[in-house]
Amino acid sequence: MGSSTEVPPPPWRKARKPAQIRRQLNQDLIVETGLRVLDAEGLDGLSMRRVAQELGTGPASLYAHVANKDELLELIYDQVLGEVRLPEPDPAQWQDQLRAYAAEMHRVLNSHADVARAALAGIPTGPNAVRLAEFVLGLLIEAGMTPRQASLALDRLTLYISADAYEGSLHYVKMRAAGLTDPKDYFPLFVGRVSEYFRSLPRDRFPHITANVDALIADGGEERFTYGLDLLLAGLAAQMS
Amino acid sequence: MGSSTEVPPPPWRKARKPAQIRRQLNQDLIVETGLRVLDAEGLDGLSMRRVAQELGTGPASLYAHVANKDELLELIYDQVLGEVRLPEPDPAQWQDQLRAYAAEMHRVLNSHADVARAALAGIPTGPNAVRLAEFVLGLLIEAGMTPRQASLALDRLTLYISADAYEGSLHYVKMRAAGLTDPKDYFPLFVGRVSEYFRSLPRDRFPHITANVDALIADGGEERFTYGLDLLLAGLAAQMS
DNA sequence: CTCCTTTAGCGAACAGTGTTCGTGTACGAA
DNA sequence: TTCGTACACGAACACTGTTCGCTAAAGGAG
Repeated sequence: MGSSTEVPPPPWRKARKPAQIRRQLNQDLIVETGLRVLDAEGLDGLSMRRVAQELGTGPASLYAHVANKDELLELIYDQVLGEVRLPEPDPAQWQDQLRAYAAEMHRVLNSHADVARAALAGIPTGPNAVRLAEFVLGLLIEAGMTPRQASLALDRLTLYISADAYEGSLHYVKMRAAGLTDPKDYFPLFVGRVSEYFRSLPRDRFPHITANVDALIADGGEERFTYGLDLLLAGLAAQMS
Repeated sequence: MGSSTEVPPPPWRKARKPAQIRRQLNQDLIVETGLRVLDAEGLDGLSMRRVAQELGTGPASLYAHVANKDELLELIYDQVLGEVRLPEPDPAQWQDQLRAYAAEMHRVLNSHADVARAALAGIPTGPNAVRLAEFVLGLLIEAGMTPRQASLALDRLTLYISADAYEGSLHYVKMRAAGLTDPKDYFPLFVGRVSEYFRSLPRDRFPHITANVDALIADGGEERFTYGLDLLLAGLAAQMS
């Protein structure tokens, strides 16, 4: 690529920096860049060095604006939560709104690679996290739940949504590791492996598994998520009556 | 300490190794040692070097018996699942047995530091994992569920138990990071921090959170787990009728 | 306009990590 | 006793998050 040695600058000129592209770093920019790296290369590809490189600097520069990687992850996660759109709360239709909220949050988490891993990695307390908590808590209390019930319901629902998104992100990681980018290519490959393994088990010791392989692999991620969500909602509805 | 320099061995004797403590490594021993390290120092303290050191060797030696760290983690996790005791299945009492199964698995996962993180880190397919799956699947199918329903229920229940144990393990990690070993010391400290944060929020924008701080922090891990489990079971029971 | 204080940026290094390569040694078979 | 081979392992590689000081720029004071 061109000449291999650089011409040294004249010593009387004090080797000015590339340009005035300095004094640019701030926390928002770092978080934004981090989210972009995460979307492009996954959570495993998100390192302080990688983010710094994207900003044309070294990793040490980030620590002036962010305490450590965990804090950066929390900030990125809260930024993602900012994409969750909430309707006007209508306690008369709390079941539908709760279902819609879960679907919306699930959608947002799944739309950002494996950010869901950060969701479970800590107890989120960012501004957007409390915004969502206030919405759910208010909806359920106004619908007639006791504050204690509403708190528990919020806690369990959040755990369920995050956990499911996290589980989905694992497949995302494995798919990426296999060099694929389209879930459509990866899914049958994975299902094939698992069903083959189930079928290879001894029939006498695992009669139910071997006899119901098709049922075990029948449903994909979306159906599984909805099924569990419906279980939780049915349990809540039973408590309300 | 003693003399700081070692007397070199005579060159005509080819420097025999310490003793006949060789040709000892095998997969079971590595898994067993790994589990011991995990229990003693947590999942973050579990490194290939640490396990090798415990066995008096170098990290490279492990790779003859274990493909990589992920495989070692899967093996350790399945070893832990081996501690789960199952009763004779009685489909007439499927609800009680399912609840007892969940409690037992939850207990085992919580009794091994933060092994739950490994539970969610991959789709477990070890011998003990399929043993548990066969039990739950058989119980629910014999109780009258369709194979598809039973598969979905197994999947969601497993996810819920693992996720809750994982969430609990996070507190374990934070407690360890704070230098404490007894949850009794850590819990009020954590609860205090969170409730203080909730109380500091502006009342006009977060009326429900600020008005119900006590309810939000009222229940501990065990109550939360049981509450969510009951929700799932109620949902399943509603489907059966 | 000049000098000085403050502070953000950043190069280099540290102590770790998982994993691989090539060497050599100790065992079981001949 | 000798040989061949499979296993153990020291050393190294390419990473990671994080910290320490030095450099140099920005902003205020005189």
